[in-house]
Amino acid sequence: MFLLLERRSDGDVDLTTYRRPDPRAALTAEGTRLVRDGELAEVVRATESDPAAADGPRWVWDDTPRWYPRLLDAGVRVARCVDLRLCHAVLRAAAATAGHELNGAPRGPWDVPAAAERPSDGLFDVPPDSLPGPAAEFARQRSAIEASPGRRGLELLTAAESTGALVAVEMRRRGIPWSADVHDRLLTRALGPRPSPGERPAGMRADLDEVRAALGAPDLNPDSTAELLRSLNAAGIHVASTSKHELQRHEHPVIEPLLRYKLKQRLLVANGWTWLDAWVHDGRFRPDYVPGGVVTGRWATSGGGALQLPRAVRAAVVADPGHRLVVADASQLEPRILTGLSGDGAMAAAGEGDLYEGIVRSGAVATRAEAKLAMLGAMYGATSGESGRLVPRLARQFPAAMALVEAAARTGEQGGVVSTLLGRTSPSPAAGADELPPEMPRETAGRDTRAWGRFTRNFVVQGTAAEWALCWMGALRSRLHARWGDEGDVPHLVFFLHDELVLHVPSAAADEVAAVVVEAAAEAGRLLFGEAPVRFPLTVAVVDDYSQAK
DNA sequence: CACTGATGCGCG
DNA sequence: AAAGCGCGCATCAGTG
Repeated sequence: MFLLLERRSDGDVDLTTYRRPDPRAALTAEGTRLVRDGELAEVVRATESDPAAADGPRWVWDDTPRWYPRLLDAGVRVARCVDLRLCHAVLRAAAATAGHELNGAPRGPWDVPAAAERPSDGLFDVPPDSLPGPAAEFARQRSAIEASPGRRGLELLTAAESTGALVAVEMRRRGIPWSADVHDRLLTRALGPRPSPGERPAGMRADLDEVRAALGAPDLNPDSTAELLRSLNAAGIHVASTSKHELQRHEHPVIEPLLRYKLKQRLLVANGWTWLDAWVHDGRFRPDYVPGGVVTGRWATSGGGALQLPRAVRAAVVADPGHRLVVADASQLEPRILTGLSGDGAMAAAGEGDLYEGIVRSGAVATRAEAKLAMLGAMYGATSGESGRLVPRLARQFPAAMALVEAAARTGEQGGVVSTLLGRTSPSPAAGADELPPEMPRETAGRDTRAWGRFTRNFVVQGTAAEWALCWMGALRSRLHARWGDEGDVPHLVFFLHDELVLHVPSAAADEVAAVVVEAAAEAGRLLFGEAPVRFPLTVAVVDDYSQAK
């Protein structure tokens, strides 16, 4: 059963019910009823808990952040939804919808970013307007999916993507438990006490003085790359850039204090007191998650840099008293995804335990470090250096896996598109600039075909890994709900980082939660690869703070 | 003064 | 010191 919500201009809501009269029949709209805005949450709650609705309702709406926060405010959790905006993006680009009107449709009102929360008033307030014609859009999407030869994948992908949208809203509302005290102590230990505005922290001044003295440049501002580069070269240190790697190659009294300074400056600027003031309130860090924000299907975040939390500050992620963090990380996810995609039996065998050790045992390379480097090189398209040198050795031992990424690369080089297991399709290099990820070389269609080949090569693996992660998270979410419900102090997700999940749980439940997380990973593997011989082991840690994991 | 691109570095 | 993918953010420098 699908229940479509459409906001009317008077602020109330039209609720349309869709069912299949019998399992083989087309989905049909059974009728629309008016729900007063003030009664919506109660209607949703009643429907969600109606035992007669055996299959469980799937709420269809234009854009999850426009609906779900207010439902949660009213204490109403939703099990499943269809986020039409996210699904539109997937289906419009999918190769498997070729021939359907949605496929490659001109950009329109559905090709927009998710509604942004307005920071000023309520934390979760969003604009009341809605995207135009959700019922017609829903009909288009259903017909695109049901007519597709890739139907099973697209059904799963759109469901997983939509569940991700629910999780993103739920995680933001829960927030990551964050101890401002621990963070402040950590900054103070590294940089000295918090300075007054406009001042450099005391713990950076000695480094700065040393740098200036060693370069004979008493007024140098090392934060200016141009200025620093001039000073370094004037001091006889011939570098083309001021990056850490290039600096490390030189012997000079300035190098050590300069690297120290840069490290501290980075911490100060990216995750210092200003960040703390801006992003941590009432003991929680609430990043803006952007599901589907990356072309490959990975999530992005906007503001707060949540996906780049440096290890140096993770000790500030502290469980509340009486609680633990369950931190789970999918080990060697992308190579395992490649194993499943390619059906490479030798690689599956190598992945029975630690995959990189298994590659060493296969005889392809001598050390675990080499195995990792070779694997990354294969998935990213390395052609030179240590990594590029090792790739051919991998190819001899794992020909099927290598053939898959090579084929993806060649397709890209020739201007074609590639798709993930479930059907997310790469942008066409011939597409207009507004279709491409911002960092992609614009002139790719004509010139840098090798770079585009590396992109499509990686797209297949990274994108399918993102699908696995969404399925993992979705499976975990429903298992958590089935076991603990959503009332009161129950285990819940607080952070998602591509192949890693963090949950905040009552201490007594921690071990059981850890087991459920593992079951969910196995379920994700089955959803994507059936009974194919590929494993998705996790590293799970039950800890008091995030820095204790791994 | 506002914007844009380049740089460097954090994460997977 | 970039080779080899995907991001976000702060800062600086140059432009309009």
